[in-house]
Amino acid sequence: MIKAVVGGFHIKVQALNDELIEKITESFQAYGFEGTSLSTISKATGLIKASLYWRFPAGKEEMAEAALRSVDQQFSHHILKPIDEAGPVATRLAKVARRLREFYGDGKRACLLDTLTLGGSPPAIQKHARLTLEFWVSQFEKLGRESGLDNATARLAAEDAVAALEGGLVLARVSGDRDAFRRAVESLGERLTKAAKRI
Amino acid sequence: MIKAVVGGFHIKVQALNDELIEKITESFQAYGFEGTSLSTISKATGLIKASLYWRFPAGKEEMAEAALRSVDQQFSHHILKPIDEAGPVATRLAKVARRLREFYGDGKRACLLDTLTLGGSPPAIQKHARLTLEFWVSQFEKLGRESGLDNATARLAAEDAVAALEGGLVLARVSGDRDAFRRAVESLGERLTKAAKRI
DNA sequence: GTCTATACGACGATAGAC
DNA sequence: GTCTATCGTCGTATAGAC
Repeated sequence: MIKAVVGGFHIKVQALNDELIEKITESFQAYGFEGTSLSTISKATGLIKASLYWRFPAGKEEMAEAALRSVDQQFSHHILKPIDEAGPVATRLAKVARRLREFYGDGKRACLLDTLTLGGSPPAIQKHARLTLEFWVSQFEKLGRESGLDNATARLAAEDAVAALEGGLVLARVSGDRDAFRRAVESLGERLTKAAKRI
Repeated sequence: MIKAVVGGFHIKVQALNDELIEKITESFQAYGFEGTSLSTISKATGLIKASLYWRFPAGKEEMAEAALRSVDQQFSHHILKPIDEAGPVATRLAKVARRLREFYGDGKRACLLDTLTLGGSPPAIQKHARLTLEFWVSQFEKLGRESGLDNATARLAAEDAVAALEGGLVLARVSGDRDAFRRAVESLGERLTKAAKRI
């Protein structure tokens, strides 16, 4: 817990930092980089613009970076974590699928990789998104190889699986019907495991 | 060709209207609705803002509508047209695939359904995008049924195919590697025809 | 750390000359 | 139909009180 002394008072800060970044992430997921204004974030977080600049001196770009970093953390330490754990492939895959569904609010929330990579986003953000995508694909790839796919096939299967999820999210957003995303999640095993390729 | 008489001069107009709308479409594909400013369009078209307002009195929203209408036309009268023509399913499917690849610049260009449906786009635009998507899916669905899929399966296959394309475009944009989109195009037949489902 | 207040450029949009 | 010029609003960003 970080504190600051101002006019003789100790003001508690931080602590709710995770909530703050969660709200910022939601804003960028919904509106993209250009579509998210500081007043958007201000309303979402309850902090006035000047307060946001105190926490993120570099402004909006730093806030978007923070959102991406936060998502990176969630993917590596929670959502995709089961891939690096012990147990049957099918079990771990089911865990990952469930967590992906939760993270994307069952298809209600968009993916930052999509919304933060339109033209107009700072190059550094686009580069970060590219690395995040690469990590995601490589983790799926690992799962594919474990289930018996050869290296090349595992890579293609992993990209296909991520594309299915991204496409499912786009369809869910455009059509308002989240089933497209749900099916993409349910098809994960089919796309990533050798069993499916043999049918 | 529409003309206007101004100060004794006849000024040629229109004629290049298609080019104008093409430039506007490219802007919205690249930057989305909020990310596309009138100066963006001004630079892309060579027309000053006031001139754009003469052609689109309702402003940016009307320009986005025009872009969507233009894409609707291209899809129904060209890209997806082979679906309603005569000949073997495989032949028509190959034509559609080729035209999709061309339209999306081999994966370099994003889809308006994606870029125009982020939060911040006017509700009318989002509604239009939804109808455009529905038309696209229903045409793919028709092809699926023709190749022997039952109604329910054809619908799911059609949504899966469109999702694969949208996801492929997202991956291509984020990673900079257009192969993800190319594979989505090449997998169209596999996703839409009964033959593939039997393997 | 959060606030009020403000600078200043970019934005969408109009009026009016030619 | 296209231009110059301009309006009011909203954008990002800072300064400084508490």
